[in-house]
Amino acid sequence: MIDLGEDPLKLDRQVCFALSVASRSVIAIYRPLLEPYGLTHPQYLVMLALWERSPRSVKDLGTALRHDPATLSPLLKRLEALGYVTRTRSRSDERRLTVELTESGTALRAEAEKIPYKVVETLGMEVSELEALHGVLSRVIDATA
Amino acid sequence: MIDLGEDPLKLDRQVCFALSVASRSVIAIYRPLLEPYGLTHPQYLVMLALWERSPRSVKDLGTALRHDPATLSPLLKRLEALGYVTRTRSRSDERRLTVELTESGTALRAEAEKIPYKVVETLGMEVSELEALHGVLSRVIDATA
DNA sequence: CGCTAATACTTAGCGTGCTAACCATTAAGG
DNA sequence: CCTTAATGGTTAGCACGCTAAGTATTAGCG
Repeated sequence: MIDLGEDPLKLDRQVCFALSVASRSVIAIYRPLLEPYGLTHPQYLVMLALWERSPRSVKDLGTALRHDPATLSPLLKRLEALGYVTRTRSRSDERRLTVELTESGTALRAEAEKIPYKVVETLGMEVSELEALHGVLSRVIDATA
Repeated sequence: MIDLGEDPLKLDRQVCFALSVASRSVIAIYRPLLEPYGLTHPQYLVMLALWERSPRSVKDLGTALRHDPATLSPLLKRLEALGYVTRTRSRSDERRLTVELTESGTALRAEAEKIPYKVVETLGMEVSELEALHGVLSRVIDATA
């Protein structure tokens, strides 16, 4: 049987608590870096996905980002309002929405290149340790998939 | 200078992305376990804090949980509506709000004892690996404090 | 004392993130 | 074909989580 030691409800031992605090804290590092472009962190992640491939459908983005279409739908409208993205129905299948980078959205990539370096610098942790963290997180994600 | 290898904007390499996905995924494990008690995961974390010490002020809870009072204020009202907590102004300092477990809130602890075991079991990861994860997350949290 | 600053909490507004219900379009089976 | 099921998005409703602004109480200082 699993042994969690004594007081398994102690707040400071909860991985779920550490996960949510760490997630919020790291996103907070991005906030001032993204603010000049009018982007939130979830929107930034969508841009990362689109910089890898554009156009993409909502469903495809949802799979890549692990999000419901219900979360992405309004978010994509905001990206469209910002001028980074266009939303058009696919000709071949009218159910599909084609999300495509605009010129402005494509150009933003050059600016964004600096962001990861600034984040790692602000964090002040070794890249090797962050890679190890990424590895364990991937195992958690796989375990919950 | 920091070296992040080629394509530092690749989605699958982003620690921030892995963090938010892992955080959401783990919280999703708690959802069905907390649903019988009407609790959300953030509310559960508040209960953990109160099971360690009750009564506590909003500020004190905010420090422990790394939350603004603005986030806790409505959340505590919902815990009060659920009958797990009372909210009363402190006699000695009328600005302070005294948050205290009710009988029902105290009793809930016995039920909650099972939750961590169920979560670890569902995750299917070694406790040692989760402890390692907790360690790295704590370093991230310290780095952003 | 009396005025100002600090403190503790509340409220409003916005953007997620989730569930559930819904709509339009396409695919599939009889 | 033509009905029915599946698919891809959208909308509504709720609970965070954050910023900014507001209120009430207490502390501090001349």
